[in-house]
Amino acid sequence: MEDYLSRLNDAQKEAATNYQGPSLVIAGAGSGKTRVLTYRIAYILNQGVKPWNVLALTFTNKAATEMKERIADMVGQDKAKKLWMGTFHSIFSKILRMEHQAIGYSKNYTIYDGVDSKNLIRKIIKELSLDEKVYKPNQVLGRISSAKNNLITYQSYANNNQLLKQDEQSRRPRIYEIYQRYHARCYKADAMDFDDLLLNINILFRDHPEILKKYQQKFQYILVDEYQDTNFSQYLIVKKLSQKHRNLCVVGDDAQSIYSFRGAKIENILNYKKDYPDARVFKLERNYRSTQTIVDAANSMIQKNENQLHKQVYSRQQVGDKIEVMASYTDTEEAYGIASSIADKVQADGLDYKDFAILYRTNAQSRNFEEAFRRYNLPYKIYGGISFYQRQEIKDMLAYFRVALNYQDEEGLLRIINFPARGIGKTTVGKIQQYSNENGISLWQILENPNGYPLNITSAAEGKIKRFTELIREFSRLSREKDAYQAAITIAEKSGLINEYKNPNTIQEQNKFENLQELLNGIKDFTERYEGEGAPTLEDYIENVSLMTNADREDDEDLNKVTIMTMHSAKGLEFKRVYLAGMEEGLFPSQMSMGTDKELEEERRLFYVALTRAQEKAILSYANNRYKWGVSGKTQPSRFIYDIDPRYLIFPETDDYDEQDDADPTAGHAQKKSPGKSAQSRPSKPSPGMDNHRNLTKINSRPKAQPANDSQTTYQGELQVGMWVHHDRFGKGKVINIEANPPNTKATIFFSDYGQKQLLLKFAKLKIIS
DNA sequence: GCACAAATACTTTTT
DNA sequence: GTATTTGTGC
Repeated sequence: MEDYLSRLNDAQKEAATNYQGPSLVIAGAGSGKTRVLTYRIAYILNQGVKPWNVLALTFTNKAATEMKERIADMVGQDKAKKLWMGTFHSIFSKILRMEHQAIGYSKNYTIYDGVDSKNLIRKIIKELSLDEKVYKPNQVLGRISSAKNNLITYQSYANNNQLLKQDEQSRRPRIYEIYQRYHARCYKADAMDFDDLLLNINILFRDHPEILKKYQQKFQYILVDEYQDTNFSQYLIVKKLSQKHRNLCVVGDDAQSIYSFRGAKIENILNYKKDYPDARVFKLERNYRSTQTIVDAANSMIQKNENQLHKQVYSRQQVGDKIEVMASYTDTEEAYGIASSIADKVQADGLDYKDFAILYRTNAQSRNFEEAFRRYNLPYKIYGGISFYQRQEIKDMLAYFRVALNYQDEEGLLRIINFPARGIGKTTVGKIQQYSNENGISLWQILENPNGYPLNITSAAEGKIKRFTELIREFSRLSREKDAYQAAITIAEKSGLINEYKNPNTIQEQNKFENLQELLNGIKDFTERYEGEGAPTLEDYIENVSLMTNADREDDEDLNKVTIMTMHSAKGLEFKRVYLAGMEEGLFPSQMSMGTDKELEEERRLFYVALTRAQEKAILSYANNRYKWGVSGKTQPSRFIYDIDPRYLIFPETDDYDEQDDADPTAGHAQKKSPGKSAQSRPSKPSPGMDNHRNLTKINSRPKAQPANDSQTTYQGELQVGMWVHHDRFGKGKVINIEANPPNTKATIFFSDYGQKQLLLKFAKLKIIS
């Protein structure tokens, strides 16, 4: 039992075994943080502490699951299962369901995700007849979210002069009103958003000391992972809960705090000692992941940040290769260059595809890589983008489940009331909604008895509403009587949702059908996995899935694939070779973060996180030209490249660099790279800005296929009437039907993709727009 | 009420 | 360049 401790170094062992009282574990990148946490928990359990008296909070579900598995290996499945381990959101939503009566929600309250919240905000902005361009839903929501994360309720917002003044200055004085309405609507819908989960726990503990006391007594040992990413709301929950036993262990790395845009307060970790002057501090400074070069380079760069706790991370691994700087002429070439470089290295260095990762700042950059990897036929997996659970068809399906469990869930209800179409159109829904808002009666209440209210809707509509409510009530019955899978599959069929996509006309529809199948399979797995503990219901499934993200979805395919993802989602992962793409000013650091030093420091920490993902070798890549909003623009290499001590870097050969160039002294030689160099072993590509017309070939008939994707391209100039095939720079063909040829006009051409593997054929019509 | 066409907003990261 | 929302005609 004790022998696992021998697998820890001295610092790790100290941190794992000194389990009493407040502790702060500063864990540098790759220093075995997770290992310490799991061993510490195992150690606590081995002291005879009951697993249900231990609360361990993580940042992602994935981290929690992984840790649970590792602990199960050490102390056994039975004990591990009974630990209170999970994300803040999942643990506290569970507690809120148990204590629901104290805060006036039902046990089955709905959790609104970001999309639901945004839809509701947009609706409220419209109802108040405010300008959506001034009151941007995203920004308004961000404002409300950050208020909630700082425990400012809608009541206190209206009394907070500072906030009101800020809103006044940004000419959005009515945000407090939106907040107030948003809260009212959520409450009426028996729904909480992500931030509410934490806010309401704080309210619960504030207003019900006896409940707080219960949990204070229960959670004798509290551990928090990624403490640098906690917000004020989370900070306070943890502080209150740990007050009695004071066994609070927080683990984190201030240098890896990258979520302040979401309300994370790096101060929480920086100031931990102020709250607990007697806290023991453990520093894990030995990096087991990366070569000395990578660790030293990362240190040399992060030193430019002023705000940090002192620590010296070091590596005893090999010195390793220097970090390569790679320049490409365009963003497309960058993607092809990286793809072919990976293909080469797999051959030359005997590596697997899964040893490689490409990390970038924004999801929008993924497109180029997707194309390059598909073209070269290399295995890859792109993470992020639109979450599986946020896809329209999945949200629709989940909305049926949600409403079956909670009739008051307005966002869910509005999603499905007329989808699949059942003749309850906008006008009817509009009337009901208006009446509901004006009289404080819930949508469902009206739907149940439409002729009990002066709604002025047709009797045909009434009949359809009646059928709809009966359908939902049946689903509700199902959800109570059947297990999750049985209920789900019946709902999928009876709602008509599956049928909607059963005979797909387009690739999108087919994808939707497949996604729904995948969802149902997931529910099947879920149902079978927990069968032993009493058949899980739809309620259990929804609770589980509401807090899921893409990263938590397990993919069954064998994963020998190149990982392509944002730097944010790469946190906690490691790869032998890491390519950081788009190292350009304005992209990374992001344009929006270059305003203040504080923001810039966070970007630099993100760079630190990204760089320290590499075990053997890192490559920093930038392009001299990049498309942005459809136009190619000149770029400058990122300042972050020059934050690294140059002795750890190799710049590309500068065979064609112009000595007289003095445009940017900081840029050095790096940007004067010939375009061909990084592109050796791959098909040559035409230069950018190529004349589109040259790629056009006249044809005589339209191809026989059904359109799948639509896209747009803008052409300038004169084209002859008739049909043309446009070949893009990669040889893909698009068929264009030119119906008019006005001289010197700009025209938008709408393409329809014909989804075929190699040759994409597109059909298009020309529309004159000027 | 629906299908198609036109306009416009979007690109920071996400529990 | 694209996705999404809004507008229009049947």
